[in-house]
Amino acid sequence: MEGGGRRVRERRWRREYLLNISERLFAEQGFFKTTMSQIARESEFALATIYRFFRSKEELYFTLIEEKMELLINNVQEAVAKVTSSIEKIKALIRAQMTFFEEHPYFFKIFMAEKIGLEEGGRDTLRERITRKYNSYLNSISEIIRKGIRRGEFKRVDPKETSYTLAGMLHTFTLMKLSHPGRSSLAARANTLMELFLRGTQQ
Amino acid sequence: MEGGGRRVRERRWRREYLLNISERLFAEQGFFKTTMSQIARESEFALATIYRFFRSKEELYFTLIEEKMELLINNVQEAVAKVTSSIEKIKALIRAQMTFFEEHPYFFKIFMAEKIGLEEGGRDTLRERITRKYNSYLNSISEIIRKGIRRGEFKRVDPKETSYTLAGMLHTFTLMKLSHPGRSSLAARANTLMELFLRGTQQ
DNA sequence: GACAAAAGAGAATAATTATTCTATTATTAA
DNA sequence: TTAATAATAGAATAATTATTCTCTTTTGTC
Repeated sequence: MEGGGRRVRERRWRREYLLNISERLFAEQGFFKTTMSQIARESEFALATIYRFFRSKEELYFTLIEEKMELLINNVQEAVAKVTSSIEKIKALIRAQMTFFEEHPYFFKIFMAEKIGLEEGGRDTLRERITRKYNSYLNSISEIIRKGIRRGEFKRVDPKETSYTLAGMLHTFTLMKLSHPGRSSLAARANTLMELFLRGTQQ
Repeated sequence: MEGGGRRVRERRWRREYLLNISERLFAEQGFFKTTMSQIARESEFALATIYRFFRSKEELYFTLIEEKMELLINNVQEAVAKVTSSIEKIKALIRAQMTFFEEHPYFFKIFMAEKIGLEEGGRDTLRERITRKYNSYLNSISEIIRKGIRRGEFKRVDPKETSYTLAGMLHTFTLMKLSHPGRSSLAARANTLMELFLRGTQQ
């Protein structure tokens, strides 16, 4: 398999490169302010060449989100699968997601910008795909919590409410850390958030 | 005072009306997909008339955000001032903000869409103003928590981290409730979130 | 080396849209 | 009533930009 040699491989590289350049531009300026000519200029491809890879600006944009989101979900799921207790799973999830966003800050910005649209299910066909993916991700978090309740690790909270809230905490926490990058290590941050989530703030 | 009679009063109404129509459109379609002609059509004003009230599309948009944000902050601060203990203040804050967003769902959407830009400080002069306002709001939450720690009501958490995280929880929780509107009353929801924030999820 | 296919360039197209202009109508205050 | 002021209308402007077209260059295969 692995495709037919250099030709195909190079095409994949170029596609990848295009996606990376676009990711940065979309993150810095948003979807509408980013123009195809700009992407062409910065990537040093001709306009028409870009359209050889992606049918439209929207397809480029959503493809980019979809592929990174799959990567995120895979990373998290792998980390979660490595441990057994529900609490450990939540901890692994927090750490994996923080790591991922730290390594892909441009994607994080785009992801946050799309979040509202995602959570209420967009109209576009292209967006629907990623909405489904994101929801199944949220559901898998709910599942962990549900199981944790059955196992007596968590209080009898509402799994859906709690998983959404955890997602919100994670995003805002990451956002804060990206805009005010402090000295604290990743592990320390994950622990702080974990503490807050598990035991709250009250003395 | 109160301005010179009907003339002035009617001008205020029209301005208000324009802001309301725009708010809905911006919330439903976002800044770029919403056109000035559309706003003109739906508000039944002529294009040029809109430009008599607002210098540009951007000014219209940011004015709208700024005024509602002031209203939100006032509401919350009033509610917070009514109680004395830090825990009660946080509870009042949660309830006031939830109520506000429930009553202004269009604004909530716009606010969420702008949140990323706000939290990292935008370039535009117009946006800077609301960024400042939002940050001072976040700081006032930090203050409550800081004081609560001194009074022994809260653990010795990082006030800034914790206030940001609380803001994140609140937003996501509200977002979820707006897209999956359940039966639960506002008070019940505020309590759920409060419980989570104060005592966490661990059994 | 020669032919077919893909890649590359950037000009041309076509549509959209924020903003301004010009003229018309209503309202106020004297 | 009447001059002055503000409100309205929608056509004209001017710029932007996604997408397509046409042509040239490169590449792979024989």
